Amino acid sequence: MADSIVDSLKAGGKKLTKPRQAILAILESNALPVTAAEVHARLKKAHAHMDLATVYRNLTMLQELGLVDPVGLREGQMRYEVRHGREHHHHIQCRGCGRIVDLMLCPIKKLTELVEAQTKFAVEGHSLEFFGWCPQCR
Amino acid sequence: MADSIVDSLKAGGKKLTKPRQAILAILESNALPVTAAEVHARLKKAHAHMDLATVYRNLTMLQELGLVDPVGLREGQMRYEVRHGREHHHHIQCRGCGRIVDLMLCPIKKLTELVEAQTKFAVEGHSLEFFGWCPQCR
DNA sequence: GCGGTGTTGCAAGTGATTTGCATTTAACAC
DNA sequence: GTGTTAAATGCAAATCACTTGCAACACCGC
Repeated sequence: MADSIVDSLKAGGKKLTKPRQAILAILESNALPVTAAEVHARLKKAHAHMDLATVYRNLTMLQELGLVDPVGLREGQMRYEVRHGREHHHHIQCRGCGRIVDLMLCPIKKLTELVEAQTKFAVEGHSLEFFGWCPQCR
Repeated sequence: MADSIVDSLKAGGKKLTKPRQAILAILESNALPVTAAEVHARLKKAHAHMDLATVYRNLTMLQELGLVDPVGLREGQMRYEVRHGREHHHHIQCRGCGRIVDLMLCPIKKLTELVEAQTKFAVEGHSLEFFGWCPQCR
């Protein structure tokens, strides 16, 4: 596991329990954002079964520490992905099969100033997702 | 109610029932995206009480017809707004008070080609939301 | 090894959204 | 108008994602 993650946990007064390590291992092994249920299922497959509530509690906590990013794709459930070692990016999801693909681009940085000028808000984050049809489904 | 809405309903084989008209009236009177529960509450205030399930069924159907757009702000519930007579736009929400403000801008049109080239997907839609702190809360 | 605090498992609880079904109602033809 | 029929509604129950209370447990620093 990445040192930066261990350090952040320690700095946040969090312990490095066995279930937590297993969750982080799953998250780090996944390139794409996963749901709590998916993490839970993959943990079970990896013989690291734990309660679903533990998965949820950890995902929430990791998000608060800024170690994972939430990804909302209007699926009725949240997805999460580790931040460590990954560039800021977005996603596109196929409306046919649900497949998710990373988009290594972000047009937002340039826009923040404009949004702040228009709204007087202090912009702190954004979400951007694309929807469409993948080559197999269209 | 706008003719274009009536026409779309008819074209979709949908009836113009009294509950449905009341829902559309509420939606058209709201500048900002609303939740099903909010629609339900405002209907009650307007002496047009109906079952919450009816509100959900109508919002889903109106979305399928393309008459309303879903807006997901990671609140654990969906919001909806009528499309008729409104320009394509996005939103910013305050992390303090939850206030939502329209953003009459969209950097995505120019990006669609790039996304399609990178992914081979046919892009059909996108969601873009900003989060931050409003003048009162920051 | 001990103590204290953060964690976990389990079971129960929430809150949003959906569904089955019997009853009603708009829409359209006669 | 009246009848016909497909769509829509109300009501109750169900589902699904997620959260919470609490007692037992496991890290971590000393």
